[in-house]
Amino acid sequence: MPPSAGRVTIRDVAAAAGVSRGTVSRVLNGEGYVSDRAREAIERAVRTVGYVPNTAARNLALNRSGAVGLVVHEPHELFLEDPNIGAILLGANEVLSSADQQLVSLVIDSERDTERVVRYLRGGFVDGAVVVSAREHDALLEAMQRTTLPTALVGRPPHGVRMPWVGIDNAGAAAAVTRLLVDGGRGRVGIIAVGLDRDSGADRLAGFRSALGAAFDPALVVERPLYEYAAGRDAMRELLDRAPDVDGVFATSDAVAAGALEALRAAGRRVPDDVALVGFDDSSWARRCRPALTTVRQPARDLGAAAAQLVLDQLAGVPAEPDGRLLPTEVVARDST
Amino acid sequence: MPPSAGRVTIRDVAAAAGVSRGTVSRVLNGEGYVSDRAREAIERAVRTVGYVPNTAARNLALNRSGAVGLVVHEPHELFLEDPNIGAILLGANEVLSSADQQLVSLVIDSERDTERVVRYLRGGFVDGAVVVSAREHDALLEAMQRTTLPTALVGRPPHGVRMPWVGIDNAGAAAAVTRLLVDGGRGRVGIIAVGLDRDSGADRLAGFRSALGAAFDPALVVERPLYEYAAGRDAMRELLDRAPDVDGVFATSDAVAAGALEALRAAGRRVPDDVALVGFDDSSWARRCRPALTTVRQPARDLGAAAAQLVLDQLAGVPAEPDGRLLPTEVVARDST
DNA sequence: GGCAGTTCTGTGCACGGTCACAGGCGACCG
DNA sequence: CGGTCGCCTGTGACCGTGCACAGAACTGCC
Repeated sequence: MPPSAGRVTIRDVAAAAGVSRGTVSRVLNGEGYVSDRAREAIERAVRTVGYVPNTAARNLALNRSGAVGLVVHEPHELFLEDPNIGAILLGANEVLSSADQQLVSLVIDSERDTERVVRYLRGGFVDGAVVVSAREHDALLEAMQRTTLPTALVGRPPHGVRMPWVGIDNAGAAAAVTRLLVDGGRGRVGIIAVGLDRDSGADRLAGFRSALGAAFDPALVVERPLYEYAAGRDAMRELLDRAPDVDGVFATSDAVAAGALEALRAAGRRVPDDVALVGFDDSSWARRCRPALTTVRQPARDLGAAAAQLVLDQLAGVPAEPDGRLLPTEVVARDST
Repeated sequence: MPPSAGRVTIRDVAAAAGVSRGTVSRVLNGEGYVSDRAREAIERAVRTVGYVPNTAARNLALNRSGAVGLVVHEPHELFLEDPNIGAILLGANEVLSSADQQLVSLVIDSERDTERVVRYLRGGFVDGAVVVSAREHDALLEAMQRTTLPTALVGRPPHGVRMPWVGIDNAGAAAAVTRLLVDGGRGRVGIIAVGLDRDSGADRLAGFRSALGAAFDPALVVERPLYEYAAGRDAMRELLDRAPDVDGVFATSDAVAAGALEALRAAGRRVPDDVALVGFDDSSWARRCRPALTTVRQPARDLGAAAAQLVLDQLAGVPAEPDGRLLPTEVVARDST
């Protein structure tokens, strides 16, 4: 009865049901050619003896590891702060655990980490991988391409890399919020463009640019490497310096927008009266800022779930469609515009 | 060479080194009685053939699962929002992965989840468990006590439960910040007391109360169930309603304090001029609020690491000390007091 | 009743490690 | 020089499951 003393195995079930191990195995795996009588006896026996399959033994026999890696290429602090990453993780975990797979998260914080993670992924410790926020010329992806490990990306892959992926239409969403600013009567619209080495950053800038058309002014673009509060604050200061007449700002994440809000307040600009501000993500930041942020809702949890499903499909033998899938986003209008 | 075709096993290493499997196993596990010559040959062979141990096989032979559960008894949203939980997770993961154990996170969101998690923990899927934020009369803990699964708690266990744990001196820290308010000349000090069914909530209230002594006024205590921004905002409104003369507030987490700040601002109270405010956690909230929050720094990552270590110790056969260990906290004075 | 075909079941082996045991080998000692 | 002892090594059994194969049981048909 206590789980420590002599584990209940498939043999015990077989004995209790009066059949052989093979038949029990067939029932447990739902394979054909089992008589109803045997099936019922086995199902009853499973309950009475309290059988729980041994994952390690099953994995060994099936020559798999039973785990899927979730690679996050961001510093540890961002891993904690960014609600998108957490939501992607939860979504992926949900899908994977229902397929009897563990999720193991691998955080790449430095170059040394890349090497460690590649070693881990190629070492047979995982059956597949979900890669979040890959960069252009990512050493990780280059290594992954030379491997047969089933992989899926969250976000559009860098140029030249072909992998199954799921993402959002960053350019379209960025264009939509930019038009919102323009249609609201803002004539000097700037952008705090973050993470340009990633699909999200590059595409959001591209969408912004295309929505403005001829009105686009490179002087109103401030770039920063990471989606951080502090980056938003400092970038906004720089933008105010360079263009004091700015009257609309697209901050490419909510955390960045919150930082920008702080800088605007410090500079005595009223939002949205003097400057209209939009964010991206619809994270808790957006709801909590005062004024609450106009932003873009991004289905992060679904992205994680869909990417995990892409990996599971490949494991099941379904050929991976090389093209990506886009999940819908939604502009959420609040008080900052 | 490709990892898919015919995995490299301990036998290949043995053949390459000209020894037997047993000797290779001894070298890999660092056991005694191996000649230097054999050891060197094996280490060289490991590198040349590119050997990577198979976790499933090892776990099967050792009759273990190779995983430790991290049980978080909070809603999913809080799991994403609360940086403490993320930090505990990172700390635990760090320690566990260096001991070759996976971390699998189990979120309890509803009563149904409790049952599922208990089944999982007792089913032999994990070798141990770390339980975060256990409640009084927690069905999970009651089930865990009837099991021999090595377990450690983050936070003091509820009354009547004896388990290894690591936590912080919530009462002492709460008393310290309360005294900070009193010493700053605040005479009407209130508290937004959250999570009273947990050690953190109950002890922080107790510390607050003892620090105030005779000045303690039950009318200045507002209770809420969860450590949420919205709870802080609403509770602060209620407190202002009940006691308009309040001039100091201890919000028992930074997120709650941020919500309180919002309510104070909406009510036209200046912080810290009219009302002094302190939080708890020293999360990013504290640094980002305006004014930046005075708060208590809590070593969340270390708590996770220490709890994981307690589980590993038990797995290694070290008897668990029944008393808990307290990690130090630190009052961080900023602009809100 | 014999036979072919289908449905169902049992058995042995494989997965890749760990561990206990038996025994070889050299050194040391009486 | 033979026996003992400590160091080192190889072998076989085992962990719990899946799978392939062989064969048993049943069915239907001539």
